[in-house]
Amino acid sequence: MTGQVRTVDGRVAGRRGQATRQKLLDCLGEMLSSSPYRDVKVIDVARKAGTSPATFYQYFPDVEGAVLEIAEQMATEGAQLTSLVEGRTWVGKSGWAAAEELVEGFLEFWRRNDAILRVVDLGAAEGDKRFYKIRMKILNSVTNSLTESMKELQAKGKVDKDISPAAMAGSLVAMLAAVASHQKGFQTWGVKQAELKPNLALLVHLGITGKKPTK
Amino acid sequence: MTGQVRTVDGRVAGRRGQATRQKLLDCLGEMLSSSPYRDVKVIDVARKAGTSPATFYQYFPDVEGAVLEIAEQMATEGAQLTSLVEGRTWVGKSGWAAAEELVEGFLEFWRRNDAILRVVDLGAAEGDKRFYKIRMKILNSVTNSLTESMKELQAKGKVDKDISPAAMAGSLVAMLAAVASHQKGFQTWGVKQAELKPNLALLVHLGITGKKPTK
DNA sequence: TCGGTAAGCTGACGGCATGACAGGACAAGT
DNA sequence: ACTTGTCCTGTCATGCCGTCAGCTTACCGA
Repeated sequence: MTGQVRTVDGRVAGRRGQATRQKLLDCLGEMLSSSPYRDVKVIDVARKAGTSPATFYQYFPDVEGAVLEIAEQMATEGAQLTSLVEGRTWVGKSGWAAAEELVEGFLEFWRRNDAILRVVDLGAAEGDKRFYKIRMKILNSVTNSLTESMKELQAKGKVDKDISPAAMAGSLVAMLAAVASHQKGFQTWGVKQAELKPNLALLVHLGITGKKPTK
Repeated sequence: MTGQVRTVDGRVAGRRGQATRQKLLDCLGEMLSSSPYRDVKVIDVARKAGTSPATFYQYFPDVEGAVLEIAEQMATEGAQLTSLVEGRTWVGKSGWAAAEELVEGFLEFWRRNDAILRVVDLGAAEGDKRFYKIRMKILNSVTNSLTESMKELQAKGKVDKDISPAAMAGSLVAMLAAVASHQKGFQTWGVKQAELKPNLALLVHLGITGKKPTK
């Protein structure tokens, strides 16, 4: 799909070039963690990477372009989130376990990539299709799996027919994403991680099966 | 609380001053709706308001400062969201109606203020306490009411004791906020508003009462 | 070993936004 | 008309943006 990495002016990047490019991406990632998105300047990223702004513009059209690149990499990793749902059963004790592990895995992924995910979220909310697509790519891996699980349950008559699996799955995943990006916020407030997770798991279980879990 | 509106250099603003100040805020609000946060420049806001950048800096330290001002105004309005929960009963048919109206009202508020809320969300996620406080101010009005409702239900033995009302209410509100800010996203995808809302209401009802609603 | 060629990097530059200031325009009271 | 305090803007130094020409470095075939 990607074919070859190319510079803005069309040259193909060699070993050294790819290294600098990656270094710029890494530094940008760090900057995003430590300072507000609005204040991240090309010159700072370049300085941090021990190179010049001109070099940055050789590989990326602008900051946004570079962020998209990082996000793309992350989205590829994120596809493995599917494993949190696929092949799971949602009945009995293992159903509760599935919910718990889904919450745990999701929050963990978000925590690890919070800086970039913030920006992706913003871009998507602003209506930028490229960011929206990336967000979808990540969330879809979970949403689709969940939707499938729910359809199966519906087919077996275990879940009301008038529920839209897609809407329900989408809402649940959106909730997980939202709580994840404001984890620190919850802490600063009264709510502790320890009591947050089980409640999320409960909501997930309730949403998918319509029933209280048997713990 | 606010006392008097003051310029950056300490003067008190008179009638005319307050008017230009407000005009700048309005224009900034419009700009935020039409272009990415990162690209909103002081000079554009000033031009749009028919004034000069210097005037802008007389009233606000920077773009962020002005955004905070708008957000503060919005948060004050937003406090009335409490009415969506307070004095509601969560049993029987009126319980379902309460859930539906909460969802409806919340989404509507978010849709009306999406541009600023995006930025507030970003600021909060980046750890800026000022933005976080504003976000709290809005969400708390709903969260606290919900928490109270749940505590009452718990006291009556209608809800499991091992649930943390605060965590549950917080999660539900976070979900509403998240879905609201990606409403367009859901639409672009397959999910329609019409099927989204009932599902959200269902989740809210399930979360608060632990039971399926009687419609 | 030695060019030749393409990749890789940077200094320098015009352009624009930022943020500060001092001074001019304006409204209101005397 | 004159004074006073509010309000706005022209101007300027500073710093980042984004581009280009040109220099250095690595690779490769003869």
